[in-house]
Formats: sequence, structure tokens, C-alpha cells
Amino acid sequence: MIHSVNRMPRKSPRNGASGKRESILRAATRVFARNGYFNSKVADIARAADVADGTVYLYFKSKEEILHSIFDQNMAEAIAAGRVLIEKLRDPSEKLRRIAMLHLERLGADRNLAIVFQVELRGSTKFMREFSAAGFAEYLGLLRKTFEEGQRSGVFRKDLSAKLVSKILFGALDEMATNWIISKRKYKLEPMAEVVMDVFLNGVSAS
Amino acid sequence: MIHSVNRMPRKSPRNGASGKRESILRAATRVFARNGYFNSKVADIARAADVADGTVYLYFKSKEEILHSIFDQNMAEAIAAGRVLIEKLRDPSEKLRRIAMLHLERLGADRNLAIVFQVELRGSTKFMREFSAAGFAEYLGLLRKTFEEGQRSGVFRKDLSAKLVSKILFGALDEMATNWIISKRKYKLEPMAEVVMDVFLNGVSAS
DNA sequence: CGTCACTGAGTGATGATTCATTCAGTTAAT
DNA sequence: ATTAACTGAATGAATCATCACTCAGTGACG
Repeated sequence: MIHSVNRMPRKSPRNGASGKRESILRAATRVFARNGYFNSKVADIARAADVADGTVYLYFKSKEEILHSIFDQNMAEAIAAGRVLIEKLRDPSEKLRRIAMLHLERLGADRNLAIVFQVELRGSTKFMREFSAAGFAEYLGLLRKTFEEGQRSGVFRKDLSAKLVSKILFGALDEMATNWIISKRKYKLEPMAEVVMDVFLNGVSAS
Repeated sequence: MIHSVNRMPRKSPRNGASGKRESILRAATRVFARNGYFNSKVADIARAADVADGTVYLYFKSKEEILHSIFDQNMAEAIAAGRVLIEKLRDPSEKLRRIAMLHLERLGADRNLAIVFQVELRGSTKFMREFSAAGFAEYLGLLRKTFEEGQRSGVFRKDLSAKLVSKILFGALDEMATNWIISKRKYKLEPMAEVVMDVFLNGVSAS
């Protein structure tokens, strides 16, 4: 089967301000978070969004496309927000610090979305390769570029591979988020960014 | 024969040296790695293990239990190996370095197992909570204890939460593994441990 | 009336699990 | 040594519940 990934802009029912599409996405996020992607029935999503089963298919080609859309939309937003956030900053350390904070802030603000991002999206090599890959790669790229900037300006050690370093940072933040989800104890996710960046920057800064 | 009281842990088909159980586990690891847990049919596993569908159920209660067993068995082995590896070392930094190497070494040695660990096992909050949790927690605990040892002996900064720091280290290693799986380019995973530990130790060491 | 968003019962495919049956091997009595 | 009785591992076809997705129809609105 040759699937060409249809990257058409949104079409569907005369995208009226009905907001049904968004409503379905929000409902799906809730349902996926609660039951997991594979255990979620399209009927559950429809019920949660308060529409009929068939309506879901007026807005999305398949159950799979719903998951994609959740990812694509949020990832694009997050990266855009990150770019805006750092464009007026000079200090690369500060840029990375802000990105990290934004990262944990966004996930910490919506537990359901966090679960979908940290758990459901990882649960298949297919997703990892075909979709997530692109978005994650872009995010990692943002971290890398910022780090390289810092290497050029002399604030970061030049003996480190920027690519590898950006994975270390991402991995650390990612684990904070994943652990926050699993943990029963309630605590704020966002503040963890500070400690992560303390250790990280201390580790990569030029003497 | 007077002695020979069968003290073998495994139950199931009179654990003959048939090795069918192991054979099924290895086959399942291959199949899960290729198709993902939810897209893998029990029949696929049976075929790959060269046994009949029904035979699988003589050794495992359900498809789910197969996944558990893969995790439990390997995680227990890995932690035991880690404990042995560090018990004769003194320097906490060196201990952490060795654990990190073992971590990436083991995953790097078996791509299929790595995929199951990095991708398939994460794909459901249920797995994360009910099973994985215990094993992962034990591993994180090992890292934490070792770090605390280093704090007491003065080699590591005392102003850091050992729990949090162990998550940072784990996250960084975990991301190395995940990225290695997704990446098309072939490279060795194990050597990444060195760089991770360089940045990490540099970040957490007392001045 | 024509269009369009929406509905929800029905369909067909799928795949986990079961279980009646086979048969290789073991024991034991002659 | 031969046979009969027994064991339980292994088989795989059949079962049966589950859903993703379809489509014929409804009503609202201009």
C-alpha cells in the first residue's frame, strides 16, 4: 500500500465556526489519555465530543489521522511559540533556559495532552518514524542551532557535538515530563526546568 | 532418584529443556519490534517461534503477559548485572559511568529488544503504571543511591536533589537509545555513554 | 426544493482465545 | 520384548466479541 501522506490544508465541512473539529480533537485527547490510543473506540471519542460516530469522519479520514492532528497542531504551535520567545534574547544560555521552561510549562498545563505526547505518541515505531519524527526533529534542531550559537560565541564548550548535546537536554526534559505523568504525587512540572538547566548548563559551559 | 526436587521458577509445560518458552519470547520480541505490540497477532508470534497458535497459551496466559515477561526478564537481568558490575568499584563517578555504559551496551546489542523497551513498552499508560513502573523505579533507585553515595563522599554537589538528578541521567541515556532506534544512519550506541557522562558528571561534580 | 451538516444503525473484517483431538513418549505387566 | 494403558505437550480449526468505517436517511436553512 502506497500511502502518500496527505498534507492538504484543512478542508471538511465548510470549516464554519462550528468548532466541531476542535471539539473532536479535544475530546480525542481526553479519551486517548484515559484509555490509550489502541483501546479507544471512535465511538468513545464521538460520545465525548457529543457528536455522532459518522461526524468524526466528516472531519478526519481515520482514527489515526486524529492522533496525527493532535500532534501536528500542538507541535507546530509549540515550536512557533519557542521561536518567538527567544528571538529577542541574546544569551544562548538564556534562550535554552526559556525553551526548557516553555517545554515543561506547556505539558504541565494540560495533563491529557502530556499523556498523549509522552505516552501514546511513542507507542509505535510507525508513529515515531512517520510523524513524530518530523516534529521532534524540528524541535531538536532548534535546540541544536541554539547550542551551536553558544559554541560560536564562546559560552559553550566547543569539544561537544551539538547534536548529541541537544539530545541530552531533550532527553532530560522528556524524562521529567514522563515521570511527572506516571507519578501519583502531585507536583508542578514547570519548576523542574530550573534544576535541569542548572545541571545541564554547568555541564556544557566553557570553563 | 532421591534428590532433584524441581525448584525451577517457571511452571507451565513441565519445564522440559524444550526451551519453547524462551523461543517464544525471542520470537515475540522480533515480531513486536517489527509490527508494534498492538499490530502483532499471536498467530504471527507462533509462526515466528515455529509452534502452533495454541502452544503459546501453554506458556503464557495472554498476549499481554508475553510483553510483561520480555520486560521483567530483561530488566531483572540488567539490574542484577549492574549491581555486580559496581559492587567492587569505589568511586561513585566510575560507578555511574559503568552503569551508563552497560545500559547502552545492552540495548545496543539487540536492536529488537531495544525497540520493545524504548517504543512498545511506553505505548500505554497501563503498561507504564502497572508493570514497567516497578522495574524502571528500581533502576532509577540504583542511580539515585549511587548518586547519594557520591554526595556523601563529597564528589557530587550537595545542593541537588538526588532523585531529580537520577531522572536527568536516565532521561539522557534513554533519549540516546530512542534516537538510535529511529535513526536510519548506522552507528554504535554504546560510545554515546562517554559523552553523556562527560556532560553529566561535569554538571553535577562538586567544584 | 436543494444543499449541506449531521446522524447512528448496520456491516464486514479482524484476531484473541479455546478446546477436541492427535501422537510421541513413558511405564508396567506379561 | 511386546503390548496395552496412560500422560500431557502440542496442534490448529472454530468461535465469538469487538470496532472502524459506511451510507441511507433526517432536518434545518435559504
